[in-house]
Parts: sequence; C-alpha cells; structure tokens
Amino acid sequence: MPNSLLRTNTDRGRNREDLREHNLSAIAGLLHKFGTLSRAQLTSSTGLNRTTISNLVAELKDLGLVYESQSAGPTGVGRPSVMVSLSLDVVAFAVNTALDATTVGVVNLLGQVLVKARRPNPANLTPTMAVQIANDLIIHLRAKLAPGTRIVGIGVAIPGQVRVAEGLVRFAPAFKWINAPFGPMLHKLSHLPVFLDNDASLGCLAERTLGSARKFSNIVYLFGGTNGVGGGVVIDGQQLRGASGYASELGHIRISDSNKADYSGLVGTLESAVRRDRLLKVLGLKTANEDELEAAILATDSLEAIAEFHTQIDSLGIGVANLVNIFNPQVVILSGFLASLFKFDNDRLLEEFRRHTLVASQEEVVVTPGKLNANLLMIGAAELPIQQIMENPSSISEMPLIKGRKKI
Amino acid sequence: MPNSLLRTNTDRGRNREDLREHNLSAIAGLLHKFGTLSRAQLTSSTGLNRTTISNLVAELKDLGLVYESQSAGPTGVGRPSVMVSLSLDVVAFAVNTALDATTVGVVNLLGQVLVKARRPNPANLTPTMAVQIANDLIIHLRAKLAPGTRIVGIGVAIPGQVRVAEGLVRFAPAFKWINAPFGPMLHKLSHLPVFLDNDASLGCLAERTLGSARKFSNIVYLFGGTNGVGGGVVIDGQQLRGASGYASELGHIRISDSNKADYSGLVGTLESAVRRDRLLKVLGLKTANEDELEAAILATDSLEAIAEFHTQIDSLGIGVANLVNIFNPQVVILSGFLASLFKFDNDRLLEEFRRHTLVASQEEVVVTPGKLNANLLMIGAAELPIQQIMENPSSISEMPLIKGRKKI
DNA sequence: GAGAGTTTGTTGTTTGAATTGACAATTTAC
DNA sequence: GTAAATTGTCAATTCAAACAACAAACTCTC
Repeated sequence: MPNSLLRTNTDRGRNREDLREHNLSAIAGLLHKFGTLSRAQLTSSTGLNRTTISNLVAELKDLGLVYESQSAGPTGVGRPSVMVSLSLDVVAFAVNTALDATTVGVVNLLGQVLVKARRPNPANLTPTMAVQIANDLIIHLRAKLAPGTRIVGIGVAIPGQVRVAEGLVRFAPAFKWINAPFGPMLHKLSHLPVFLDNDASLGCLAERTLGSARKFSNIVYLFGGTNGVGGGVVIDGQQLRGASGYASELGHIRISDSNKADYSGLVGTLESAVRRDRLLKVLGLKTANEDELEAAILATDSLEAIAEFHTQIDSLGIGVANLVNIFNPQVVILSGFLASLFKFDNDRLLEEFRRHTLVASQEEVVVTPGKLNANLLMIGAAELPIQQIMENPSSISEMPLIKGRKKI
Repeated sequence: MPNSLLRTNTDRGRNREDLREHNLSAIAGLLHKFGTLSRAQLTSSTGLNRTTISNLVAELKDLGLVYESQSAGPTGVGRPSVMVSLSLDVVAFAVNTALDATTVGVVNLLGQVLVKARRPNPANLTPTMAVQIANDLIIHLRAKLAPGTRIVGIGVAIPGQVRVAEGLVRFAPAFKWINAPFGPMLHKLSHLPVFLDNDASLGCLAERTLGSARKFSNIVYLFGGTNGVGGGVVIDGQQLRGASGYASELGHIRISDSNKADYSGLVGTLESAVRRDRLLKVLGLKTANEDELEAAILATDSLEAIAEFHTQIDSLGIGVANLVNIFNPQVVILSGFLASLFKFDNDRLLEEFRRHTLVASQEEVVVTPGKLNANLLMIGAAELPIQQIMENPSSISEMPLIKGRKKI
C-alpha cells in the first residue's frame, strides 16, 4: 500500500483543470519574473498557441490579476502585440517580527513596498503579544487600502527555525520562543492566509525576486545580522526547506576546531567566526546600523580592526567554499555585514574561497554582495503569499477584496 | 525578452499531450517505487478516474512497459482488482568505470542485476580506451539478451566530477582525465542513450531506489571508498546536481583547521580526516575489500587502532552534523567504510553529531548504514536511463528491441 | 447456498482546454 | 500604395479525462 511519506506531487495524476491552472500559473510566473510581457512573448515562452494565450490572459484579467495595454514604442514588422502586466491592485502584507520592533508592510505583486508601519516591541515579547501587535498593524494598514484592492495573504519573517508547512516557530532564540504556533494564531485574528519562514531564507527570496540573484536559479545566500549568520538556498528555482522546513542553517556549519561558540551555542561554526559584535568592538562602536557599520569598516585604518577583518574574511571564504562544493551554485550572495566584509577586501575573500573549492565547482560561480537593503525582508516575506497566488492564480478569487467605489 | 537562463520548465505551457505523458509517468513512477500495484491502488494514489487508469494502463501495456495479472490472495470485499507490474523485458546497461576494472551489468526495471561482465583496466587508462572497453562489454552482454528485450540506455558511474547534462567528465583524479566527453563518445559507438553521473551520487540513487532510503525523499548520503569520500543528496525526491552537475561534493567540505590534505589537495576537509588508508595502516592491512575491512575494524583490540577510529568517528560526526544543519534531511545514509565506522561505535558518532546540530534539525533524523553493497553502482547507474523512461514512458517505443522469436 | 452489499471493470456519452484554419487588423519595407 | 510580416479573433475540431450506467466478481449474512 502506498505510504503517504512517499507520495509526491509527481505521482499525482492531473486532469484538465490542473492543466488549465498550470498554464495560468505559467503566465503569471513569467510576468512575475519579467514584469510586462507582450502576448506574443508569452506565446513563444510558453510554447502555447496564440489562441490559448489570448484565452488564458482573458481569464487572468477576469480574475483581476493582470491588465492589458497598448505597446508604447515601435515593435518591428507586423501588428503590434498587446502588452500584459500584473495588476497593481493586488497586495500582500509582509510582517517582520524582530527583536526591537515589529514592522508590517503592504507590498504589491511587483515587489514594491507601498506603505510601512512599525511598532517597538516590549521586552520579553511573547508569541501572543507578537501576533497581537502584528495584527494591529495589519488592521491599521488595511484601513488605508484603496477600494478594489485584493489582499492575497500575510508573509512573516521570523528570526529562528520555522516549520514552514505548519506555520510553527520551532525555536527563536532571540525571543526564547519554543514551539509557538504563530501562523495559526495570526490566521485566527486576521482571517487571512498566513505563511512563515526564516528571515534569512526570505532575504534570499527577495534577492532572487528583485535583487542580485534575479537572473539565477541556483543560489546560495548568506546573511550576517545582529542575530548571527543565516542562509538561504535556491536549487533549480526551488527554495531549499528540507524535510521539516529547518534547512539552510548555513551559519551553523562547523568549519574550525575552535571552541568559540556561536549564538546557538555551537562551537567552531561559521557564525562563531564571523561576528558582528567583534567588528563593532574593534571599530570602537557600541551600536550601528548596516550603513554606519559598512562606512566604518571601509574607513578605518586601525591595524587591529584590519586584522580582525582579515580573520573573519578568511573564515567567510571557507564557509563560501564549503557551500560551493556542496551546492555548485551559479551565484553566492553575501548580505548584511558580510557584504561589507566582501567590499573591504573581495580579492582576499575570493582567494581564500578558491583555495578551498574544487576547480570545476568554482568555474562559473559569481560571488557578489546583495543589492537590497532597506526593504529586504518586506519583499521576501510578501513573496510567500504572492508565490502561492502565482502557483494557483484562480485561488485569488477567494481572497478578500476592499469594498467601495473604485477610483478611476 | 525572456532569458534562457531563467526559463524553467514550470514556465512552459502544457498541452493535452503533456497531460497524457504526465499521467503515464505518474503510473510508471508509482510502479517503480512500490513494485506491483492494483489498478484500484493506482486510482486512489493518482486521484484519477477508474476509466482513465484503465486507459492509461492499456497504453503502457501497448508500449511494453507493464503487464497485468490476476491478484493472488484474497483482496477483501468486492471485485478483485487487476494487478499491474513493470515489465521484466525492459533493461538498462550499467557501466562502472573504476580504477582497476570496468564492470558492465544488465539491470531490469526492478533494479535486479541480471548479468555482469568485468574486464581489468590497463594502467594509464585513457577516455578512448575506457569507452572502447565499456562498449565491448556492452556488445558482449547485448548478444545474450533474449528476443523481445527492450534496451532503454546506458548509465555510467564515474569516480569524479561530471557535467551531467553534457555527459562530460570534467575531472577524474583517479585517471587524471580532464574534460573527457565520455557520454558522446560512448553514444557514438553504442547508438544508445548514455547518461553519466558521479559514483557517489549514484550510490545515493541506488539506496533510494532499493536500499535504506526507500521510504524517504530527503536524503543525505555519504560514501567512503578507496578514492575518498563522496556524497549524494536528494531533496524532495530530486537529486541535487547544482548548476553544472558538480554539486554534492560532500567529502570536500572543510571542517577543521588542520592542514592535512585530501585526495584532491584540499586541506582540513572531511575527506582528509576520515581516511581508509589510515584505517588499513593501524589495522596492519595492505589491502582489503569492504567486508574484510569491516571485519577487521569490528574485531581489533589494538588501542592505537581504536584511537584512530575514535578520531575519525568524531570527524564524521561533525560532517554529518553540518549536512543535517544544511539540508534538514529525513535520513543520513553512511556507506562503504563509513558504515563500518558507524557500526564500530554508533553511540559515539551520534553523540558527536548531536553536539553540533541545532535541536530542531536533529529531531527526526535517522542515521543509518547503507543496505546495498555488491551491486550498489550497477543499480544506481542503471537508474539513470530508467528514470528517463519513467519520466517519459512513451519514448520507450523508440528504444532498440532485441529481434527474434520470443520464447514463451 | 441464495441474496444483499461492496468494489472494480467496461462501454458509450459528455465535457472542456488546447489546437487548427481562415480571415481581419496593424505595422514595416520597398 | 502595395507587398510582406506579424498578431488578434472567431468558428470548428480534436482528444484526454470524467461521468453515468451497467456488468462482473468478490464477501458477508442469514
């Protein structure tokens, strides 16, 4: 008897409905990646017939997911093709529950952050309080949405390990949460679909959607922040999540015999060797935001500081090398203060990286800093419900619509 | 304009033909995983209609990929369902080009190795010679195949890095090959579809098909052999290959500050710390096959040997921990002499592993030795062309068929 | 052991998503 | 201004899956 553990979606049969949904999804996905495309481009990209594209686009239009417009400039010989774009009236809420504050943003399908709201968190934040604050901010922002706006759900970035499928925060050291059912709780209050993921994984998703990884489908992403080093991995366009959703804990791979511990108590790890607090210390800073820290790193001429940079860069090089050997990605993105270290001396980092990788694996890899900063997690978190819609376009009709007379 | 780098198969539209092929593939895939299944089980597993299953199975039967039979025992209330099984007349060639010899086997869709042939390799084996030897053995075995047998292709296990999509051996240190187009060369001689992959990845594939990983779809596999430590990874049922096919070089992740080099010249890696030659040395052996080595490991009471085992086990524990943090798999399979070390003291290995993993990630992981030994690479290599057929069942009609009167 | 109840296989019919073919619309090239 | 090229649209066609109805083959009950 087939075991549920084993049954994957490739084993499931498909019917005509699935076929239709897949093709709608293919169009939505192309538009999400490339922005506006002509119906002719959709035809050649999907390999479907002109008539079919026409039909599918009409359905997406009825669903309110896309709109059509005349092509602007000259398009060459022949009748100009109709341009298709993702609707601007469809948005997702992005929630970032961080140590100091909760931020909620409204993000549209293009990844543009339309509005943000922020509220400081009290000390000893409990899951219940965090969910309450997030929901308050959502209600606040929701009231501002224009009539005709469709809400597709909530994406939440959590600094910790998340069981993605259940929306469970398995362990968040910053808050000392263990097994907090954040997703179901927020759903109960908001009555919206809620999706959770680890913050570093969402940073990766953001860079993939709008940042340095846009052109790639095999990506390793490393983020260095105040809570340590996290990571995200994309394999053939799919986010690596693992069996329970805990995968891509790239900061906790052991790279050294050292007994220095990281924020989770593991010794000799990448996170224990590449530390923001030690950078602040050698630079004589107490606190600094990302830009300030980077400016200080690039400006200093303290030998002690530079020695510390070198040590950390070497460790980072080893970490990157390990990940390249393991994943053979097209691109490695360094974000947060890791990007600053890279900018300080990228030659040194690349040299150390090359020294520890197999020749073949390092051939075509690009190591590059991240492009997004300010709204990184907003974009990444919003991407979770947005991806859901892209995979299942017709489900948008069940999502809440802001009522009232639509402005023209 | 859509960039070819970005266009994935999810962007491509599907038509009725694709739908049909997917459903044929779903049935073939289920049979490949579970062996014989009834039409009723296929109906519930795929979610398709009885009529449709009947129709699809009939087509697979016409293709010669499956056969039907009466159910043997009692099946409960109601009319007994017809049993469907994969045909026994469809085979693949498996080639293992190793340092000492080339082995070719004939493997059926059930993963059973029907015949094998082996020829010692000369010293300084060139790619041309290796391909020639493999093809000779294939011709030899092909002559023995019964009339009515369908050949679906050749799978080749290579000890080195392989650009899978092109069938190129990028680097094989054992033979000192660089950029050998093994796949195209063998195709030219044999006129059969040829698929190459790294040997450790194929070991993983074999354990997944018939061994310890059968029930899992998120797998980390580590193999220790005479050429060092290799690995394979399966994520949501898909083999990890990376951008070029070089991924899952798990032996070359750096875990220590040590300057000891591995077989590829990288220092401080898992492969440099867990070494078969040092095991042989402390055991006073010159050579040993897998079984002999394992027996010696489990039998010795030399304190020096045990100390070496402990050192290697600790390193292995760290390596496994890193991989669990990165991949969050359901199972970690240790194969080759790594399995012997595990059997020597699994408690020590598991303890070291747990000490270096995050609590959540280690929760449900099973660490276990591999189950297959003798025909590991035969099964894994054959799986490459077989998977191709499972994904594209109707393509089997273009594969060569042994002519003559079929025996009954 | 006969009949009720259950499950599966089969046949003819229906449904609907993609395709095809023909023609109209709109641009560029000469 | 006409030819060539490309795209949009409409009616008709195709065919894979589903549906409805019935036949077949089993178990269970009395």
